[in-house]
Parts: sequence; C-alpha cells; structure tokens
Amino acid sequence: MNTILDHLNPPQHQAVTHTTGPLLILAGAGSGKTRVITHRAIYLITSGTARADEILAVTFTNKAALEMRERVDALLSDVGRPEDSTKITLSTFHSLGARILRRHADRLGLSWNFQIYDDQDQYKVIRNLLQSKDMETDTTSIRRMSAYIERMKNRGHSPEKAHEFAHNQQDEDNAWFYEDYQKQLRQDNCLDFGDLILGVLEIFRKDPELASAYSKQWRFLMVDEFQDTNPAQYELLSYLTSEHNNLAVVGDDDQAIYRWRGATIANILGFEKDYKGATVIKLEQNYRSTQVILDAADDVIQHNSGRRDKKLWTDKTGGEKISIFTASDEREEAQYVVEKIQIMLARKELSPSDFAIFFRTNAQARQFEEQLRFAQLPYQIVGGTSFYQRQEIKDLLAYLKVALNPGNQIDLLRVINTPSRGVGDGTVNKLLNAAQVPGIDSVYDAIRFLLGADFTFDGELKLIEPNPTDFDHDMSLEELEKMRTAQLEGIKDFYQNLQHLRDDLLHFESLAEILRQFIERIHYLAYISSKYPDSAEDKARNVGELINAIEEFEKSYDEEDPPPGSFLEEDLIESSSSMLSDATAVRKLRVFLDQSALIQNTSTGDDEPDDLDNGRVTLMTVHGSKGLEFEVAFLVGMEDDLFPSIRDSTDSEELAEERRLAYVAITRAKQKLTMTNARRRRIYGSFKENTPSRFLLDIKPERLELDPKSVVNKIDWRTSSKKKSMRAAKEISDEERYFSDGQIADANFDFDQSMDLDLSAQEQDFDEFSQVADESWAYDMDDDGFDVSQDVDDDNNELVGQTVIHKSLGIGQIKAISGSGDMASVTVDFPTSGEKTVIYKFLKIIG
DNA sequence: TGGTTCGATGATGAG
DNA sequence: CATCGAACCA
Repeated sequence: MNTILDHLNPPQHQAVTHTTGPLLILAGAGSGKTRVITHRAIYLITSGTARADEILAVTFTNKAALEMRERVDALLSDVGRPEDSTKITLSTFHSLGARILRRHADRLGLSWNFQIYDDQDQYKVIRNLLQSKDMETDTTSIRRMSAYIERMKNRGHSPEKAHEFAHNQQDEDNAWFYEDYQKQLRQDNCLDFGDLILGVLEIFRKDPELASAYSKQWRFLMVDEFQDTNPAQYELLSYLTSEHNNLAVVGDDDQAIYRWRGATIANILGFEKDYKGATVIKLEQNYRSTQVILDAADDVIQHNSGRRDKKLWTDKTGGEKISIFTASDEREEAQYVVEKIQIMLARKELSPSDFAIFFRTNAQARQFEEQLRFAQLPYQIVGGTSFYQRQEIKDLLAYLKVALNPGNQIDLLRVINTPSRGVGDGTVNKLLNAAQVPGIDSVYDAIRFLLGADFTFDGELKLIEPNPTDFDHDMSLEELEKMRTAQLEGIKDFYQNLQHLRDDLLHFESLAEILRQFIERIHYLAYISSKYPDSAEDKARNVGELINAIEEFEKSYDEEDPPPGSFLEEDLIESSSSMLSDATAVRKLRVFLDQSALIQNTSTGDDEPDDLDNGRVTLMTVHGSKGLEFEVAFLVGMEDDLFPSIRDSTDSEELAEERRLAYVAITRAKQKLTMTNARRRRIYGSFKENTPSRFLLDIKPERLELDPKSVVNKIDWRTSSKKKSMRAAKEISDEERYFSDGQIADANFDFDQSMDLDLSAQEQDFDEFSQVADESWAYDMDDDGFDVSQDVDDDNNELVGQTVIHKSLGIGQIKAISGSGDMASVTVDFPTSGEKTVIYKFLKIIG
C-alpha cells in the first residue's frame, strides 16, 4: 500500500518509520542513508505526521542538498504530491543561517542589504586591522588570527565569551582583536561564513522566544553527515529542536573528516546523552562496493580506537583485487592512471564518468590534468578555485556589491582603482584615515565628504549630505582636502560610475544588461587585456560566463513562483525603507549575490559542452569525494607524509582523522579500486624521496596485487632492492647532480612540445579577440563615458587632444592634464587599455 | 603613480 | 611551480 516503504531493508524500514523523538542513524558508507532521509521525509508527510512545510533537512554541502532535492522531488511525484516540493526546507547549514539572518539583520546591527565576506575578504579585513594597529601583517600572523577567529566561531563563542575563556595574555590579546574584527564587519555591513551560524546563535541566545518560534515552525528536523557538525551547529540544532526534540541525525563516526574545521566527533558519540531516550539504528549493509573493497577499508579503519562498533557487509562477495602501482615519480604515476583508464574504457562497458581520481591535496591535480588532456579524455575538476573566486569575477561582483551595500569596504577598496584611475595606496590610506573619523564611519562616506562640496550627481539617489562642521579641524580630513586633482578626478570617476550603476539598478530590470553596459562603460575588458595579456582571453570568457550565469538566474527567477529564496523576500519589504530594496533588479541582485557566496562551482577542464552522454572523468580531493560513488576509483599519492599528511606529530587525533579520510576514499569505489604512489615526488621544485603510505601496508596482502609495471617488486619498497636497478641508479645520480649544482633539472622539462605551439596560436587568437571585443561588447546606447576634462587648468588646454606615445601603453590621446611641468598628471585615452593617468615626462607628443 | 620584474616563500580541506 | 609582495624603472 505504502510504496514509500517498499524495497527497504529492516533497519532502513525502522529508521524511516520512526517519526517522533530523537533518532540516531549510524549509517556506514554506502548503506543508503540518503535513501533513508528522503524516504523518511516523504513518510512523515504521507503518514499524516507532518505537513511538508514543517520539515527541515540540513546538509553540509550544496552537492548533497541538490541531490537530496532531486530525490525528494522524484518521490513526491511518485506519491502524487509534487506541490509539496517547495514546501520542504532543504538547505545547507550556512544557507539556513543566511536565510534566518536576512530576516533579523537589524538585531545584529546590520541592515537588510548585508553581504557575506569570503575567506579572501576576511584575510583583507584582518590584514587592514593588523596594519592599523601597527602589528605584523605577514601571512602567518594573518593566518593565525583568522584561525583563532574561526575557532571561536566554530565553538559558538562571541567576543565576550572569548574573553571569558582566555586564560593567558595571548588569548586575551586575540580576544580583543576578535572584538575589533567583529566591529569592523558590522561597520562594513558584512558577515563572514562563521557568522552565518554564530550570528543566529547570538540572536537566539538573546531571544529564546524567537528560537521557539522557529522550533514550532519546523517540527521535524533531519541532519545529514552529523559527525561533521561543530559545537556552534550543535547548539543551533538544540535551539531549533527545543520545542519537540524531533531530531533525526544521520552520520558515521568513521567518516568524520572535518575536525580541522572545528567539527567534533563527540556530537555523534555522545548523542544519546543530550537527547535522552534516543533510538539508535545501525545501517551496516553496503550496497555499493565489493567485499574486497569493504575488507580493505575495514583493515585501515580497525586501527582507530573509540569508534562506534559496526561492520559493513555486502552480498556482493568477492570482487577484483585492489591494484597497486608504484611509479618512479608523479608524472609516471599520472601516465599510468590515464593509460589504465583508456584500457578499461576500450575493454569494458564503462564511460568516462564512471572513473574518478582522488588525491589528498589539490596540487596533485595538475599532473593528471595534463595527462588527461594529452590523452584527449574529457575530465572535470571538482572543487579547486571556484568560479566566483576568480579575480575578474570578484572585480565585477565587487562593483555590484558596493552598489547594493556601500559600507562593504573590502569590495570598495578592491575596485576603487580597477581599472586604474590613479588612485594609489597613498590616496586609499587618506580615505581610510578619514573613515576613522566619528560621523564618517566608512570609506564610502569619506568619498562623499570629499566630493561633497563641489559635487552633485543628478541621478535619482539623494544621499545624505555630510556635515563638514563636525570635522573641520581633524587632521585626516585636512589630508583629504589637500588631495591632488588627479586623484580627486579618479575618485570622482569611481563615484560617478558607481552612482550610474546604482541608478541603472533602480531603473532597469535586466541585471545582465545592466552589467553588460557597466562593463563597457568602465572599459573593463580593455583593462584586463592590457594588464593581463597572457590570461586576458580566459578572463574575458569568464566575464562572459558571469553574464550568462546572471541571465540564466534571471530566467529562473522570473519564471518561478515563488522565486528561489522566497523565504528571504517577504521580510525585506517591511524591514527596509530604502527605495533601493523595491527595485526588481536590486532584489534579483541580492538573491544572486547570496547564491554566489554560498554555492561553490565546479570548473571543467575544457570548453566542450557538457551534453556528451558519456560524461567526464572526475578529479577531486578525498574530502570532496565524500558521499559520492564511482565504478572505478583511483586513489593516488599513497605515500607517507602526503597521505597521511601529518602536520603535528604530537597530535594522535590527526592520524586517526587521516585514517578516516582513507576509509572514505576507499569506500567510494564500486567495482574496482587502484591505489598508486611514487617513489619520489617534486615538491616546491625539489625532489623528495618517499615511503609507501602506512595505510597501504595496513591492508592485508591477500586483497592486493602489485602491478608488474611498477618500478619496485614489493608494495613496501622500503626494504626492497630495486627491480630496475640501472634506471634507479641513474635517477639517484641525476638527483645528486641536481642537488649539487642545481641546474640539471632542465632535461626533465621537455614534456609537451605541443604546448610551445599552442602559445603562438594563443597570441594570434588574442589579437583577433581584442579587436572583436571592442565591438561586440559595445554599449548600444551611444554613451562613451564621462568627460572629466572640464575643470582642467586652462593653460594645459592646448595639449588636450594631442596624440602621444607611451613606452608600454602605446599610442593614445590626451584627455586632460592637471599640474604643470614634467611631473604633471595626464589622463590619456589609450584605445587598447582605456583611460590611464600617467606622468607627463613619460609621454612623447607625436601630434 | 603604475607597471614590471625578480626573489622569496609557501600547499589540505565544507560553506 | 605559482603566487605574492618588494624593489625598481618608465
């Protein structure tokens, strides 16, 4: 009768039909936990226990959330209730936090248009703050501080709590810094990732009634990957379940791999202590891998203590042995893997998407990427630098973010001189100093103050006029007044562009079109092609992709009813009086920016469309692989020091976590697992001799088979004599020479001749491209920017319009001049790179 | 002031 | 080897 319960094994059935009260599901790898969560959600609805809008399911990654959404939707249409799809809340921890905070931003001293700083931005905030305190700004100081702040936030500690917990001077100093950091973020009207959880906690702690209200709204909670929750998230869950204790958590202590992110395995090990009377169900039947693979995983994880007792089994007995291959170096390792994939593709009924390569660190990806490209196999790298982290994307989004939230200092400083406008460090520092003045509060205000006297913008936005009398005698402001014309012009240009953008956001609906025009107006493409000639093509393509992404987003936003993130929409109207918040483009922009901050993209290795049926080989870190499965998996770089990678040898928990990581990786493979390593590996440019991973040696030999192509004849080559002794001897001598005179390595680098050819082809493409670009990106409304030459000294006017030549920028026309003599600042319009301010003496007048 | 080059230095990893 | 900051040149 109830199709939802068909095809579930007994423990799964028990988990799905357990409706109220705390529930802990210990789900081994591949035991069908997503199945249990999704089926349980549907069962809650169809059994009449819950309404769809009372269900909240939380995951860690967007990938997991997306997959769950798809499966829930499919099940809902099976049971004839597709309309419930949008009512179930299915979210990552961080987007959940963002959504709640949007509603109550004012309680944290933020306004509705707050934005989310990413790690990069966070570093900049810390750096600026350290600098303003005359402290060291080297990367280790920044990292240490950011690690401290993150640690506090992961534990749910606000600055006040951090002070309480400080037991020495160091901690006390850090806590002070943390406090200032938080103040800065508030001033910028921004949050960091940690605040997405901590901020909600602070609100709930102050107003438990509000927490209760949420708890009454979501009466049934489910949490995936519970072993990776940190104390802050755990506290958040306790608030959200305070009214009912209907919390079902799913996890596997053997797959806890985010301790370094503050996750604590104690949450899952001690669940029954906090949630009295919790039902515990173990899912131990594995539906993914062969027995050999499961046994190998068990061999590795057995060495850990303090585990929940469980043992995976499968009815797929036997299976192929695990192949081991040892290469002489990392190049050979990659060649082997790719060759192996090609052979299997030819022999078996597999497609590229059935293969995955897992590595411990991202840096290892490069070799495999090269080999795959060489073999012309399609591949994708999951993780890596996200699309939204790329410089050109961050630049453009920064403009949009500042337009929405001028308090966003980090993004404002990012683009105040992008493209170059003659606003250098000195000028920025003056603005930063002025921003310290009470009553000014932000760099944006400082700019308005600076331009306030003789500057009016005749657009729609009427901004509050600063009141100069308050600060007349302040040094910082005097500095501003003394600013030179060239810099002032640059700042004015920036401000005008920004206001123009804000104005467009108010008056036009198409975000993509607004951005397109803005890019043209600031000559952004010309700027990147002059500043980054080598990567301009890529960057321009990314800019195009950003516009496409926005267009696509707009399409779904306009179609869907309610639009994605509608949960955010309703409250904004009441909580903001600004006219900015009413404009369609502004609303769309805010949702888009949230989405881009919270969603990590994947990047593919080439430009081919994704619609090939056979898909791509997947490359990812072991961390990224959790929750996924592949017919054939390669686990590469199995060497001590790389995997396990031990940073602190006194920390035994670290080795345990590496072991769990290995357990995760091994259990991704369905049919066949291959593990590889290299005897020596280039690291930081020099070679390092390695030994096989201890995890490899933990696996019982009967499950392994060493590929005879290996350069050694034993898996544990530490004691082995070399099989190909001549070759090995040669390697050693190469290496000795390398270390003695440091010049020998060249011979190794003649890897891919075709790359040289590509280079010249690229240069040609590039020339062609920049010509095309100027036209195809043209703004169709005939506006060619602002004329900033109006208030230039009359003496210089005769030079305006002259054609000049500059050694690096080429030929251009003088637009404006300020100052006199050789050191005068001259604004020149270069056709290839847009307007630049240069010093007069470096120009040659050619008529 | 800005652009370029050179040398030092550094690599784990959700959102 | 890639990225980043400092020194230097235009």
